[in-house]
Amino acid sequence: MTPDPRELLRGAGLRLTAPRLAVLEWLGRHPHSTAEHVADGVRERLGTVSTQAVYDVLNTCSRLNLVRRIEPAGHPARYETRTGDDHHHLVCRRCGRAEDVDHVHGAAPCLEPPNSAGFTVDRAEVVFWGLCGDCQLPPRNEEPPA
Amino acid sequence: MTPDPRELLRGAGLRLTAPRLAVLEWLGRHPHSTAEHVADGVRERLGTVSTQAVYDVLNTCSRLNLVRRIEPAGHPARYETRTGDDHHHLVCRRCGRAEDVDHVHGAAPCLEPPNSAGFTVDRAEVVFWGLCGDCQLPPRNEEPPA
DNA sequence: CTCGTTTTCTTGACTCATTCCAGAAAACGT
DNA sequence: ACGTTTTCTGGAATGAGTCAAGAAAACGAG
Repeated sequence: MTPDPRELLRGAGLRLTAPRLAVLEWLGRHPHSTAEHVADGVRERLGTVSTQAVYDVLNTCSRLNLVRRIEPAGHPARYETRTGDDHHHLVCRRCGRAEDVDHVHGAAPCLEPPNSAGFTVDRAEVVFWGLCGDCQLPPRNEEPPA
Repeated sequence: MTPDPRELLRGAGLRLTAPRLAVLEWLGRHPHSTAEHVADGVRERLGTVSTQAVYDVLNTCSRLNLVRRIEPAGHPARYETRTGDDHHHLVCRRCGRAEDVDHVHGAAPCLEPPNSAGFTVDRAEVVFWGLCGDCQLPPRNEEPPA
C-alpha cells in the first residue's frame, strides 16, 4: 500500500528531486523517524544532503499532507507517511519511540469537540504515554535483594 | 478550592521560599501560563527572580505533582495547578493558548490502553486542536468579494 | 536538447525554550 | 545563632529547528 513517492510528489505538484524521493522512501520504510534519522538514512543512499534540505522536504510534505508530523512532548518530532486516517500514537516517555494505534473504538470516540470556550476545534489528538519494551528494564541496579 | 501554596509546599516536603510561593500563587490565578508568563508575574511582585529559579520551581513542582506541565506541539510549555484529575486541553494552534476540557464522555472513553506493542501504557493524553476566539479572525484581508 | 524561469538545495548564522554549572544565599532543625 | 542542606543567581551552553542569500537543479517552451 506504500504509495510510490513519485506519484505522491507529482500529485502534490512538487518537483521530483533526489532528496524528496529519498526522504519519502525512507519514511515509507521507517515510520516515526526523527529528522535526524531521516537525514542519516537519506545520506546513506545519496551521499551528501544538507540538514536543511531534509527539514525543507519534511516541512513541505507535512504542509501538503504527504507526511504527518508527530511532536511528542520532550522529544524531537517524528514523521510518518501514514496520513489521512487520524490514527493515534503510543509514545515511550523515556526514549521517544512511537508506534501507531488504530482507533480503539470503531469511530472517533472522544473526538467530539466539547463545549469549546470560543474555540473552533478541528482535530483531536490522542497520545498514549508509557514505556516501550526496551525501556521497561531500566532499573539497571540488579543487586539481588539482601 | 485553590489550595494554599504554603500547604502544598509543606505537604510535598519542600522549603517555603518566595519564588515558590509566588509561582504557585500566580499559577493558581493564571492557569496555562508559560514559563515566561510566570516569570513576569513573579517578578512583578518579588522584584528580581532569575529565570532559572522559575524553571527550577516549575520542574520541581511538576515532578511532585503540585503543578502539571502541558507541552503543546510547536509552542512553549504551559503550566497549571489543577492536578490529580486527568482533564484534557483545548489548544489554539496559532497562539498556543490553552483551556481546560473536562472529560467529554462520563469516564475515560478511548483511554483504554490499546493492544500496546510491548508498551506499558500509563496515561492517555487528549488534545483538541483548533483556533481560539481571537485567532479565528485572522484573514485580515477583508476585501469585499468583487 | 538548450535556454530561462522557477523551485529547491547548500552553507552558515541564528533563534528560542530550556538546561547545566559553580558559587552565593537563603531555610530550617538543633 | 549555627551548620547543613536546599535553593537561587548569573552566565554559558544545548538541541531542535529556522532564516537568509546565493548556487544548483527541474522542467516547460521553443
